[in-house]
Amino acid sequence: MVKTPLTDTRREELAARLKAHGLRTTLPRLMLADLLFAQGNRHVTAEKLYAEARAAGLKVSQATIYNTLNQFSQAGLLREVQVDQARSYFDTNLDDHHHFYVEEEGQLIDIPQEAIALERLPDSPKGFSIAGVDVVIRLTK
Amino acid sequence: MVKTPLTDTRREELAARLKAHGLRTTLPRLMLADLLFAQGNRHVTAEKLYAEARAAGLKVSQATIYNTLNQFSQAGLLREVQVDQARSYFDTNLDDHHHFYVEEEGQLIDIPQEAIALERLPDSPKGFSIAGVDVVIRLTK
DNA sequence: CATATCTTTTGGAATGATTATAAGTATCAA
DNA sequence: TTGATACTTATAATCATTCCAAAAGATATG
Repeated sequence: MVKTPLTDTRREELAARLKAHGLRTTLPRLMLADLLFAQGNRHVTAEKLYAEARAAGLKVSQATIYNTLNQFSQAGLLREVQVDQARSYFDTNLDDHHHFYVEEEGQLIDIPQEAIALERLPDSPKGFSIAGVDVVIRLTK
Repeated sequence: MVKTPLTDTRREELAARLKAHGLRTTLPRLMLADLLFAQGNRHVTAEKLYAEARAAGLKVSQATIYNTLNQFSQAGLLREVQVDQARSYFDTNLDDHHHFYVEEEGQLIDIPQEAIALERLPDSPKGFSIAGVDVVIRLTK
């Protein structure tokens, strides 16, 4: 797969998006944002993104991959999904939604929120408020 | 907290339980089973169980803690819960149920299955079947 | 536009949970 | 009791991730 270079418009779109989220525009961030957000919703691990970046000819260190994923996550450009204690997954889909997870293949599949009836929730213990509700449906063959 | 020594009856109960799940009766397993199953439903990490075991005067290695937790888990005496990619949690409650998770404190709290209305589930992708449904409600103060 | 200041990036070392290894020890079935 | 097998253990190894200190880059100010 050949990587198309960033057009000026795309570059500006991405730069604006970074800025809007309080992040400086740097080349690594632009390129990684492009990889992440160019192709619709995606799920990536640090390892996968690193491989993609290098395949695309971008010379970034692993540390930058980790930093960027965490920064994007904190900034609200990505959402971290906890399905596997061995590795972290990041989701570009920021809508409220759930996941199928195929452990054998490390594959994550979105489930739209409406597809699951999750109406009645228990009261949280006193003093605590709900930070998020994660539903993961684990699949096997 | 002083650890009460195992009575003969308790020892035999636990031994029978291990045997019923295809596990040999060994001293470390008996003691760890006692710690795990003596006090109703619990959630433990390897680290916590190790600390408890040593506090109780049991001289086990960390490797044995990890082995035992994994073996118990495979044998169906424990259920592994994935809420934190940094550490593994094991739950002695084998019923179908869900969890509150307080990340700041690493605390897990059971939610009975009936407390959540989870009726409508999406069809799994062709060729896959559902291995489990995990609902984690993340809490903050 | 030049410079000072604050952010990022980077390679490499460090961390921390977990697993692998290999040798010794205990369990169990016969 | 014995032999085959399973367990335990200390230690080393692994692997994802974070930390670090230095160099490079971005932004603000004069």
